[in-house]
Amino acid sequence: MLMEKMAKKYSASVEDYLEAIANLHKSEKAVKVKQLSRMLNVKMPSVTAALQKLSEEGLVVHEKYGHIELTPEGNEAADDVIRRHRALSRFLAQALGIDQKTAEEDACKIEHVISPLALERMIKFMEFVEVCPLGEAKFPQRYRYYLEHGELPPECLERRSGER
Amino acid sequence: MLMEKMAKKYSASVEDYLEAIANLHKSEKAVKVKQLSRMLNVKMPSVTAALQKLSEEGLVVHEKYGHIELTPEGNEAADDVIRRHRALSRFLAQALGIDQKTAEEDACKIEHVISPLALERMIKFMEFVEVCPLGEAKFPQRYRYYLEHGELPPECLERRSGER
DNA sequence: AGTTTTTGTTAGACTTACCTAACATTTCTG
DNA sequence: CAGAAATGTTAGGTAAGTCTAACAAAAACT
Repeated sequence: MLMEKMAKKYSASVEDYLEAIANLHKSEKAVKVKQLSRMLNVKMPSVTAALQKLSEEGLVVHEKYGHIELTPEGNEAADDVIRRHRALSRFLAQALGIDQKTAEEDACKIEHVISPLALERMIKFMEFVEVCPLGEAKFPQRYRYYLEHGELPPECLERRSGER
Repeated sequence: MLMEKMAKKYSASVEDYLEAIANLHKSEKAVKVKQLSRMLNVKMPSVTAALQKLSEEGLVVHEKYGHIELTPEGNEAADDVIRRHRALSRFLAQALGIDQKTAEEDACKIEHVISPLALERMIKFMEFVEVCPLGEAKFPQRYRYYLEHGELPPECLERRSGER
């Protein structure tokens, strides 16, 4: 039986550790317990414990006092979390006009629970909005206007009043 | 100092119990442990334990073997969860075109973690789409077309080819 | 190199929220 | 209304994931 490459399900906590390690791995030469501790807002012993569990599960390579790295499997899982995170944060910021900070915070939580379908649709939504001009003004601009002014942009109002 | 009516933060589990009790309260005459157990996919002893905790916290009224009811505070919290749930599920289904079942499932998870701002924006988004006609076809219809056919609806294509 | 500072680990405890097995109460039914 | 069936509770366990305090190793400084 073919094993579909379906992402296994990890706990939110596990996903957070994997994501943080992957992100640190990109920006820093070596990933440290202390960094993870700060990044995830937990104390160092919690990190040590988590790393032990992740090692046992084959997602992380970590010897006592040594470097922290992801296994191929861990890396794959991390990439998947990061992909979800990015898409969500873009959707919240770009499509819904939420400030970057809040969008990030929401993405951090929602990334652990959103279904593949919902995620795919958010991505499709952004694609669509980007490529379809929808008349003179692009959709998101009109939506922004509505958000800022609390009422419809002029062209929508005109159209409505001329509707009867 | 004025106490703003800011919803206190409860755990996902607590919110699930409150939500379930409130929903059952509407459809059934009396809320039973068994029903909650089935609805939340946990065993009955877990429900009993949860009800005890909720009683102590003043969110639920429940005497041994007796009826289960929400206190005013519990009811307020439940309503807030339900409000989030509804908005989310509507947004996912209506705006993103996700099937009802998946939209429900996602809403059940996301309702516990979404920020007030993101929720508000989803609601605003639906309002906007509903009232602003955006040209000949309404926005969601074009989006649906894109979802179904995998390419832009004709009127978008025409406009693009005539753009140069 | 030796000492101090920083970083990392171990040990042990706590919280939340679940479970099973056994017991208790209600409710149904003959 | 008495026994059977269903429902609810108690007792005791388990798993995640966190914490503090104490100890160990590594790094940094002089």
